[in-house]
Amino acid sequence: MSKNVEIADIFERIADSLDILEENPFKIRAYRNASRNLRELAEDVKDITERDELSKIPGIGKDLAEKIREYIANGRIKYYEELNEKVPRELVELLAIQGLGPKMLSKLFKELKVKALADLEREIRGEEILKIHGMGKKKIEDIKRGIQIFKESKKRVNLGIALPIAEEIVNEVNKIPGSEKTVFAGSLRRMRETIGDIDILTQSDDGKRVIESFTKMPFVKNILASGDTKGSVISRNGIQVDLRVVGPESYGAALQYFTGSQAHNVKVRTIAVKKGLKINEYGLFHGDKKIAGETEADVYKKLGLPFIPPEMREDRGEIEAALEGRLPTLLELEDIKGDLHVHTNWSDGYGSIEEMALTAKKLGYEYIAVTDHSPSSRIANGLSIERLDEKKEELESVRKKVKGIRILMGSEVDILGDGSLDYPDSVLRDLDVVIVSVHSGFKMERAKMTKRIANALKNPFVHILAHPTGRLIGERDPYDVDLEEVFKTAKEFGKAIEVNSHYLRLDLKDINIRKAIDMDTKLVITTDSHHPNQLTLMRLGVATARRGWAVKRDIINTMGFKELSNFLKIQTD
DNA sequence: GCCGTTTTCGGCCCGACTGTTTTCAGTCG
Repeated sequence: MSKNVEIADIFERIADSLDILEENPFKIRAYRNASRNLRELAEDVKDITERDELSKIPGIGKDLAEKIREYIANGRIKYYEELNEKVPRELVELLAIQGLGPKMLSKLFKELKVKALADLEREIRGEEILKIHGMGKKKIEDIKRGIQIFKESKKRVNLGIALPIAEEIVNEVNKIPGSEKTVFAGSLRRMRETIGDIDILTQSDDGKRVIESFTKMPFVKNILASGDTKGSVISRNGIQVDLRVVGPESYGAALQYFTGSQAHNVKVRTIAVKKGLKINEYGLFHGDKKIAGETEADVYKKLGLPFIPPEMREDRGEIEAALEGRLPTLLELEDIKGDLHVHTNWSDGYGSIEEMALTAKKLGYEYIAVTDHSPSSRIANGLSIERLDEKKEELESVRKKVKGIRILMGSEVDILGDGSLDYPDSVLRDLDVVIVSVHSGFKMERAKMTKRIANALKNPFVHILAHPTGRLIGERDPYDVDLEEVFKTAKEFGKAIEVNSHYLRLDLKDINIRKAIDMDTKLVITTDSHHPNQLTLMRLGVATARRGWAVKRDIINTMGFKELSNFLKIQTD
């Protein structure tokens, strides 16, 4: 785990402890804010410390910079350890229980000596707990249910899992009579790589009825709340789904508000306040007079801002860019002209070359590259040189049969431990597309891994580095590699870095995409499909690239075939 | 604890829902 994440976690836990101690809320926010900014930093905080530039990180001032230096130097923060003496760590972790907040936890701690989950479970079965001010029978039931969900460890869900589920629910909600313009908002609309819950917004004049119908839908397991404008349920697959209903006059303001992020909205509201305006989910107001609310674009416009794409709304400088008129025109899914990383049944894929090509053609692509594994990937049925030749023959015959799309012969070639490649140059030179990637030796130390990858990128026949960090979201950490060095090498040798669209990978991720773009390194968005159905995962990669502020010219597979063949150095007829 | 073409001190976003209240606090997003 990187130092950035370690320190971000500590700051988050300090904020939680201070919350229970009922400290100054703005101090608490300062810690949370600093935590978020550290977590989103593409650069290693250790390097920033060494350059003595910590206060350049937003939200890091004199005090927090000192705490970061302390952690880098000693591996510990004294202030944090002192807090842990005052508030037990295990108690703070109970904040994750839904319905149980800092105030109640503080009372449970002070009055009933609750220090951990076991204490809490004992107390909610007893009578003493009812003596606590604000505690009643229903509240206890609430906490019991919260503990249940807590124990099932409600994990964040991968974007690619949540998206189709949300789309289906949106569809169903839109069928409720009187309900229209149903969409999802929240982190899903911002296309974060994982989402905590599904936020849905719909337009109706009869909120109560819509919410009622919503809570009775077949996918609902538990109802958490049900009011006139807001309903909240747990779905059968364990995901929390929130529905909000507003009238047409507020639809845009509500969509803006519920899309977030929270940090983005705080900044938007601060702009409103400075202009003597007030903004909430019902509209933008000047005194009592509503001056915007029907559309999101209008809300931004009346604040003196252009429309900011949802994927950018993370308070990562987009508001400042918008104010200064330098908001980039982001890449669109329609800009993508082809897929350069797909597998077929020649290695570990489930579709034939022909099936993959036909599906790509249906998507309107100009080209597709079939890039099966090299021999070292034995589990993935990697191709020997002989089988590679046989595949080439099949590909030639498919080319004759399937017209209207260019089918490129490629391979995803293993980068071996020493940085050499799994096929000799004599084989690589005949391939249209050569992708290289790491599939073994993940534990290698940073300098060695960096050299290993950089070495592969220097090979003249290589075009693309695939899934550059090897992470699997929620399953495997990225290997340790100096991405800046990798980007530098890629730029110098004219290679493209992959944005892998599979929802388990999304590798590069948003902040690293932005770093690569800042360094003027070319990117390619691919699906790494192992089945024809997976070719549509491209939208996840594009969304992730948009979160990294990518524009069309940053991405090589937005090029038409002619231009692309120059990049790949393919001889065309 | 951070931050600053309205401030180096005094600000720091806003509302719904619920349960326990007797006019509101706590939690959530």
